[in-house]
Amino acid sequence: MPTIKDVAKLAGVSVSTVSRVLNTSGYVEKTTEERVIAAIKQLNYMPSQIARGLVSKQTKTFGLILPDITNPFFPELARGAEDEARKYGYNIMLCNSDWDIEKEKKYLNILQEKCVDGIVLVGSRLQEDKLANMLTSLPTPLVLLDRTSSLQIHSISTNNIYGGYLATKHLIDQGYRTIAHISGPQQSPSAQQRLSGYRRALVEHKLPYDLVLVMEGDYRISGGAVAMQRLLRLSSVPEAIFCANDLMAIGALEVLQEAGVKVPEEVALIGYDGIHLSKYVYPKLSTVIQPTYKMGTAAIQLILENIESSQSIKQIEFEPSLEIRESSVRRKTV
Amino acid sequence: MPTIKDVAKLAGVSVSTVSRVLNTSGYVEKTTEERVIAAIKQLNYMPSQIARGLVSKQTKTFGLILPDITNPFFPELARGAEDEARKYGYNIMLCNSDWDIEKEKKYLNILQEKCVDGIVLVGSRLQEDKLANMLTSLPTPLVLLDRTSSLQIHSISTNNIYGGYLATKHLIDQGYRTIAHISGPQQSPSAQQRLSGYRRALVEHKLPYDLVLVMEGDYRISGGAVAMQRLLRLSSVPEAIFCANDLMAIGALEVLQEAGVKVPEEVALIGYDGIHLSKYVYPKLSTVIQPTYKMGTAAIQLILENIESSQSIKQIEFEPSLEIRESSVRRKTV
DNA sequence: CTGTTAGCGCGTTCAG
DNA sequence: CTGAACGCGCTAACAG
Repeated sequence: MPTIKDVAKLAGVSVSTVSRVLNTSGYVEKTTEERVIAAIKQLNYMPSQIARGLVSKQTKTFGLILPDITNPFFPELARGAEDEARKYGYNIMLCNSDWDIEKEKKYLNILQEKCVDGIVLVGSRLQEDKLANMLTSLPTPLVLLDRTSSLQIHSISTNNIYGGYLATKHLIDQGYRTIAHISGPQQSPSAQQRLSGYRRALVEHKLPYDLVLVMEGDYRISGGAVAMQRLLRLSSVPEAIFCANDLMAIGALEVLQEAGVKVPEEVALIGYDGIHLSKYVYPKLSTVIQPTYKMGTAAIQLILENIESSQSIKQIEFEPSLEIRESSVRRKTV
Repeated sequence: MPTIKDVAKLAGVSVSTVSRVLNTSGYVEKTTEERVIAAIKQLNYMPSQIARGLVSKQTKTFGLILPDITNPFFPELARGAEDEARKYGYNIMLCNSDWDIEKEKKYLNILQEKCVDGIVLVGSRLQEDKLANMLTSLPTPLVLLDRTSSLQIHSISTNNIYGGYLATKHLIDQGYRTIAHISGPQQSPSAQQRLSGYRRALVEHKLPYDLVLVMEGDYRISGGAVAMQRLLRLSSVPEAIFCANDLMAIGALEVLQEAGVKVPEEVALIGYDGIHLSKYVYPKLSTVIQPTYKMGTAAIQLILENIESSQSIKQIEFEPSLEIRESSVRRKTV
């Protein structure tokens, strides 16, 4: 790799002159500029961003920590972040934390060592003391994504309580009365919030909130399947089920199909997230859609705002929306 | 952010001593070491990898350029790469190229400027002259992933010809005789290869290779849908269809369902890639599985090998395998 | 065992 | 308009 020195030598000028044409800062005579440019081309020179970073104090890269890019909910988020970052000349370092708080800490450190200009964190259990300390005292701009926090941290999220409410109310409106919930892992704030939305809808409609009908899942297909199996073993199987995410709904759907239970004729189902996948299962899954891509871009925007001037804490919340498809729509039993 | 100087000052030693304890190189007296460590802790100091990189000539990060992380085929690949990279202390810079050759070039340049230690490229049209030149003359270690090339470049791929052959032969074995193919974009080598496998199977079984039955798609759901619509308009609809990837198969499936054509009773379908999604559509999609995760890890291994000693060109090819599920299995018409 | 010096590739004064 | 000199944070000789 040629350096700025090589270019200077070849062009017969000093390094500072090369630097000037590179950054179009200061005056450079046209002819010498051309010589420099020619030299750059000839050597196929590219300025080292890391050397630049050392002096400019910025690496033009952001870190993105998320649980698992393999989970269909996250690529959309990542893509939003990358697209937005690129608009401003930034790149994204991708980190998979596997919902493991230790890995999150590890990555938080690594990213700082790598001097990223900002970190977007889709964290797992934010309330943990040690992590909370790290987060609030981080020298690098940080925004929480798809999470909220009582801590003084920037965040982008959608209203999970309302989303849970929407899903459940839809089921109620369809005429279902015994409505179960397959929840996310209860350490997860989003899981708690969706559950609480579920509860609110029931209470508001004077339906009993029955803990027997609430099964804790893990936000994964397998967890949804297990929860569904337990639900099927209940003395009276619920008429409808609100799953705290689409993946679990898909797991539940599989179990129902294998058990010969027709959806939505015998059991209605609604998911959450609006992952692409949900549109292509059978029957098409009704779901609560989050503006995933937009959340990704918003997170980057927030970081960017914070880089140019340290803003006061912003916690932006988007609204989810109901997408009614087939799995939750009452129709006559075939 | 505190620097090594701050630590040195606080500990009352020189920066080189701090450096020594940081890298456990050279001898340091125990008591001074302890002082240094104490200072590090107190300041919460973390060495700047970018300053280190400037001298060590390595950034401990790899670039990963792929078409679109939002496409379900790629996260698995990315995850494999990240996991493997992390084992050796590397991070991954994620770049989405949207199958756009200009963006690929752009990223190739950016990644070089960022001084990544290696680049994994899931490229689109490798034969293009300008890109070919870049690729072969890249100063940074490069490996092609999920692609092969006649160029002298390292690559990891699976045997697409064989995969296409497997899929088609399976359909033939099931007793189908008019077998259509929804291909990938024909600039893409993998698309060409799968098509050629399709052809080989037909020829080998003395079935006609009929160009009318080959529709070019774009590897996306929408492309599969469009191609399927055209296939349906044919005077005689084919008995079975081999789709060059799962996404297009899903698009085709949708169209068939909307048209009231039963799968597999009236038309059999097989996809390619083995994305998770394919298991959860209805009917479950038969497909040709690629060892996606493994390909991701293998790519990083190849890069790593090349960093420590410039190896001769390796082009590693994995074998695909057939996963027969429901969409392609002959059964009586209901 | 430890401090001093030099230099990685670059941007930025400051003279000239 | 241009070059020399300095420093970013760190590692690597080289003395002591």
